[in-house]
Amino acid sequence: MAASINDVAQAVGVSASTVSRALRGKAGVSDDVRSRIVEAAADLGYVASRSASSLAGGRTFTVGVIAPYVGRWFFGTVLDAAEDVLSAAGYDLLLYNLGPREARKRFFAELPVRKRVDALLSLLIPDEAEGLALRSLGVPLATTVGAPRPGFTVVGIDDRAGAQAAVRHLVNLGHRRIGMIAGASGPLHWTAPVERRRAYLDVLAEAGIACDPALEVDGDYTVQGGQRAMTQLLAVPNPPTAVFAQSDEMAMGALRALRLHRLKVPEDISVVGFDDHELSEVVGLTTIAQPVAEQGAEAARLLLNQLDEPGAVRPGHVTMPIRLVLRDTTAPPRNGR
Amino acid sequence: MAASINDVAQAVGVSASTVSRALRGKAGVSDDVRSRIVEAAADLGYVASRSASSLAGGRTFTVGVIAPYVGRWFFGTVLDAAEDVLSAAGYDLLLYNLGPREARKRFFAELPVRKRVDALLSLLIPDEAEGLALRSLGVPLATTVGAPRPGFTVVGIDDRAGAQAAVRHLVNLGHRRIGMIAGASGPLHWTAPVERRRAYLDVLAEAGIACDPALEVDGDYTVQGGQRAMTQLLAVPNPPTAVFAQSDEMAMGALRALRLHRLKVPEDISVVGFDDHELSEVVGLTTIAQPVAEQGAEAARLLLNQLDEPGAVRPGHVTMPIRLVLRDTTAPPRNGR
DNA sequence: CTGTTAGCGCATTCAG
DNA sequence: CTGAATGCGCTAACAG
Repeated sequence: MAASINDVAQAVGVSASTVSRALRGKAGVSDDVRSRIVEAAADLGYVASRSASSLAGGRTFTVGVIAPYVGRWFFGTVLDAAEDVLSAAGYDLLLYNLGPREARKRFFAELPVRKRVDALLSLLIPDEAEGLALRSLGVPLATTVGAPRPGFTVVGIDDRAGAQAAVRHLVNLGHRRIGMIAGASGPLHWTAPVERRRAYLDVLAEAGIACDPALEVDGDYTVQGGQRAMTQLLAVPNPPTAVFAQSDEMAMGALRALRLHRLKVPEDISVVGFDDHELSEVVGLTTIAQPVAEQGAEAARLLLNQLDEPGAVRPGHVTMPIRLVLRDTTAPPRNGR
Repeated sequence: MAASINDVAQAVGVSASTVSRALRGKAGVSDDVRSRIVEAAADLGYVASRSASSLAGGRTFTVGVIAPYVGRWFFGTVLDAAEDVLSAAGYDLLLYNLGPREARKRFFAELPVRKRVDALLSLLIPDEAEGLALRSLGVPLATTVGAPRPGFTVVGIDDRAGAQAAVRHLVNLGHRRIGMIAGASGPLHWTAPVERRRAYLDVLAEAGIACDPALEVDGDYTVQGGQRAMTQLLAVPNPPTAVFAQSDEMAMGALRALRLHRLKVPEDISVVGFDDHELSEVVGLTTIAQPVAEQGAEAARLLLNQLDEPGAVRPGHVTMPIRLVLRDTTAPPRNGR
């Protein structure tokens, strides 16, 4: 059997409470006794049982993270960074993968994190009801995809500004016929697709370009979806000379579709993405870069702050910088059309 | 305060043990009482505290997963699939990100999972000492990257066969000068780099091609590393006409390097990768496909089996199928040389 | 079928 | 500075 606190106490000849205090660095233990305890604990390979200390102390030292599709670069990277911060602070990370519709429903129906976490980081935007459910947990809440929900600390970017930069870049190159591959705006209650679309429309308007609903196609935030969307755009009577994809993954799908159609990028058509996916450099994709790992790390840090000073820290909102990264997929339209 | 088991018991007018039995689906509770308990629990929003039940029951209902770099597609995808299986079975997933060297050291030094998990899934290969440390936990162990360590259930692929297929493909196309971008074999104690290298050498030998150490370059399993490696290969006096990259990420880096050097793929040089990364199709990369998500799911399932029938199930070894996927990055050498 | 009795292993009072 | 007592919320025998 694994050693318990009493084994250590017995070995050193002190009481369990003293061992508890000593090992947690609490004041009120003489240096001599403390060091003997630390040594004995190491000898016996003792670690406090999380279950027992949680039960007794009322804290789980665990942070829950709910994310859709960890396999996607964006979420995986955020998760990765958050884990580093949390584990360095002695917190465990409990992962809930809420990609499949059904998993998500089950999660909010049963709320398995109840009594299991001290704080929660959501990498997806809860809708009203879900946000309410999470708030009922009574723990600090944060999210990294930028929906300003009450009670949540949010770490995000200015989606509107990013999308504006992307579309303006195309306009400045001389494009007048600009398509958009959008992210599904329905199920995830995400603000990004909405904001990015609005930016697209704003920039077109400000450039005096009439928008054409046929040039807006949904790409579902996936490579496959992007490819389908691009194919659809090419079938439009008067196809676009440039396309703004709301994510790099969709942009890559678009590039694939263009290759299959034997169209050259950027000569025949320009493409700009969003995210600066790790592989975007490889394919030379012009895109809007956002600090992905930093968002995860920062969200985790803010959560830890709230844990340290309960009540003192108000849920805040931090906006991370973005920037246009020029690479090889954008150029002026063929004949200045 | 959140409702406790006694609140439910009191509400229904039964004892706490009956509530416990009823809610966990144990036999020995009348249908009538059970349904009243279920209803009351729902009313009160009661969920059992994990800490308390773990402490009392001796099981944590949690599986630990240790992984390097969750942000990488391969690991993220495995993790994703494993989580689905585990959460469907009522288990939580505790994630430990052991990418940074220092995090890894700390993990094995302190072994924070002690008393915290019922089983452990390792997405990295522990070396001897680490394997021993993990075995000392006394819980079912599994790994998905194929190192046959004693005490571990391993789910993997036949790396040798996969690499052989890749290199043979190049040989069959007529290439005689074949380079390899290898994965770092040092720190991670991975068998994949070793096996894949061996396959490379075997196939060259069987084709009567003398191997040239200058054609073996390390790519560190990253895009950047692959790019550097390719650049290095191009600087060799008599550069290769084809390259086998031990991962798709490195292959993509190689493609980038080739593009920068204005070399055409596959006309000037052929490239074959390994993994079938989600974006390989986008860049048209010829590669060896392996079922990534399935490996995570299967490993999780095997762990659950061992949890269900303690002792009965021996750690096993399952090998998943691989296949060569022909796309656009391989062709015969320019002048049949 | 149900209630009673004991802990699970620790953190936290309160004394000393 | 240290020890003894108490309880965190639940599960697992054991009775009945």
